[in-house]
Amino acid sequence: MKVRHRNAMLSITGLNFDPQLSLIDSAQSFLWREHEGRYYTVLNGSGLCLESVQDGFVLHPVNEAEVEDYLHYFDLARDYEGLVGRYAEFPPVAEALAKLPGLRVLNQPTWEVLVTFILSANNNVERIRKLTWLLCEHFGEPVAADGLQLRSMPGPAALAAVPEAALRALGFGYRAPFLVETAKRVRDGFDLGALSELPYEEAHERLVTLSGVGDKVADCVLLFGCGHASAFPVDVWVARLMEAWFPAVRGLSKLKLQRASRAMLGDEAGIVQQFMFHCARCGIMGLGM
DNA sequence: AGCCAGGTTTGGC
DNA sequence: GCCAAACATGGC
Repeated sequence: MKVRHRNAMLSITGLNFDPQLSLIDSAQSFLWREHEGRYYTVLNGSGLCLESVQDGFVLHPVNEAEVEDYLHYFDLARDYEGLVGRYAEFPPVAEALAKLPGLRVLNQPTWEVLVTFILSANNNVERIRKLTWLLCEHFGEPVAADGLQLRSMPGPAALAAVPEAALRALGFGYRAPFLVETAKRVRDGFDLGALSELPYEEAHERLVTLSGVGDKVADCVLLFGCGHASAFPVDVWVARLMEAWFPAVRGLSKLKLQRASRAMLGDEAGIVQQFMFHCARCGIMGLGM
């Protein structure tokens, strides 16, 4: 892999990266959008454009000082090529890994993952994306990116100030009070930054004290927003798939299925979970019924 | 019309 | 600790 930075452009080559899959279709982030073949988002308050090139991608505008942050965001320190080999003892896992060679698990800002996955509860991907967009459109700050007008995700203080009724009127349903209450907790000092430093178990315990955050959403926040690669979110798709492929976990409750899977798949359980999730949801692999 | 979607909360054993 | 029901919304 090769990393070069010049003229506010960060180019990363020598890796397999599928932006449509990683940024949009895999439903780990709901904050990127595609426009005429390029991908746009707001990250840390500034607009960002991503463009695919031959064997990698180019980001702009990027300051020299931000380069390390982006390397982390795209999880570039992890050996994705070697995943298939490391999970060879679990053939269904290795198969899912082999089918999606351009997928990477992003390290997103904790707050953004927390908000979007509170919205994910008992919801579908397209509507999560729509509600996320509404949140930015109505309560975020305008940001220019490569000539496009985008809007940032509102921060904790801004979201805490939104009346629950305003969210209800926009179609957020019963998630409206969860969002506002959690925003107040964060605004008033709940330490999101500590979650990345704490051991998995303790970080998980803290997260589920937030309104609208249960075991599954907590695992999504830990995996996508806190660098806890062992967190193993169990949604309906992953539950079906694990039960189909691993007889040992059949009939377990969601929480026990999560614990058993995490114990079985180890310190990169969450990384491979993302490959399995996308395979199951898009019917790429049969569920072995 | 009824079921489903990257579930959580609440209340009852 | 485990279980059922309620919860908003929109697509099929």
